[in-house]
Amino acid sequence: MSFSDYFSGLGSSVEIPKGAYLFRQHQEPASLFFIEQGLVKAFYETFDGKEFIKSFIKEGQVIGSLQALVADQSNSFSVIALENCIVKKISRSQLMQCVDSTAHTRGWLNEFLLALAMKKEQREYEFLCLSAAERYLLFCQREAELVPRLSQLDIARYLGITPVALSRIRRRLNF
Amino acid sequence: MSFSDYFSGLGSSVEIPKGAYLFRQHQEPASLFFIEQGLVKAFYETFDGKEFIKSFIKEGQVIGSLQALVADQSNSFSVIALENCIVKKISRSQLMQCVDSTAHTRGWLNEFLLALAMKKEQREYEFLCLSAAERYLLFCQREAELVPRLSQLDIARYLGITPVALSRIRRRLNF
DNA sequence: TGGCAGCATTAACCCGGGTTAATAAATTAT
DNA sequence: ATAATTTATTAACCCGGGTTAATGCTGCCA
Repeated sequence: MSFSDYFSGLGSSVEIPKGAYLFRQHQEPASLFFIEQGLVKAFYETFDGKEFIKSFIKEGQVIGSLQALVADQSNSFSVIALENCIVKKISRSQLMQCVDSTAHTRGWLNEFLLALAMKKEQREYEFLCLSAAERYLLFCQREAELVPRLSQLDIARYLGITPVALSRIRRRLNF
Repeated sequence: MSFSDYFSGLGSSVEIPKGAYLFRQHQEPASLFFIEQGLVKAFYETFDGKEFIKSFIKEGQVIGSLQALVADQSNSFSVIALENCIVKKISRSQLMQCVDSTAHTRGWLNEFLLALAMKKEQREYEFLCLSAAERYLLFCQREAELVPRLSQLDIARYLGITPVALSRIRRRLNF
């Protein structure tokens, strides 16, 4: 069952232009965002302006800071639109109301947490066991549809390397 | 609320000697283990005998393969006792019965998944944003109690580096 | 159309970690 | 207590990735 089935009544759709923030690390209160159209990136920003990309979220998927939503803290990372997007925003209080009042939503939350935990376990595996080149190849095959929508710079920052290193890897694999 | 409160009636306690497997990658059917006493490590084993440690689990904590439990597949990693242990084993079917029949257990599962997702997000952050030396320092302070119970080899394999590299890092930080 | 800004590639140089191997220290077994 | 095994350290050498900077390339805007 998809997100929109669970939360169809909630929130309103907003347009977010390419390059704009959905929310920013340590700022706004927590919200959940459903991406109806477009593509965004979730990333950590360091004091000196470096970016480390956690994940890419595209149409049909959901993004929000777990720590922020659960513990009612500020967001632990930022989210920015990589394309012009249409998103639906659900505030923490709206979400909590749903979770408390409907078994459906609780079920959805369970599924969401399970999927998230498994995705992060997979990423742990990749950082722990694979080289940068292997991670890149795996990314290209698993996210084939995404690759042409991304810059090398962002792919590199997702893999945990610099764009220079990614360019070298691509040459070695003769792209 | 602790694990033993939820599942006190289930399973029976077993002794596992140091060095023995609780379960092995791609083998046994899925189970959940509650560590009553002792310390175990969860790790991926490669065909050529290398180990990559996912996590250490000590007394009071729970370990089991999510993919195995949820999708009823074989385990995706191995778990071995680092000390003599006493553990309680709950089979997949026992767990599923509980989850279906009692709201308490469903609540516990939710908490467990949430904690797991957040822990893995934290680890993602560390691999993405921190150097090996920084990861080591963070590990030492956050898991101070564990450090003296572990070998350098296993700490290194948890950090994603070789014991040689860890030794060099320790020297740089003059330990 | 020309000029400018951003992105990808390449080169040069440095450094951290991998690998192998030797040594030393600490456990365990006999 | 001694031998045998495991664990930690150190050295030497190599390689991959970081850093900086130069060069193209593309697209955009004035």
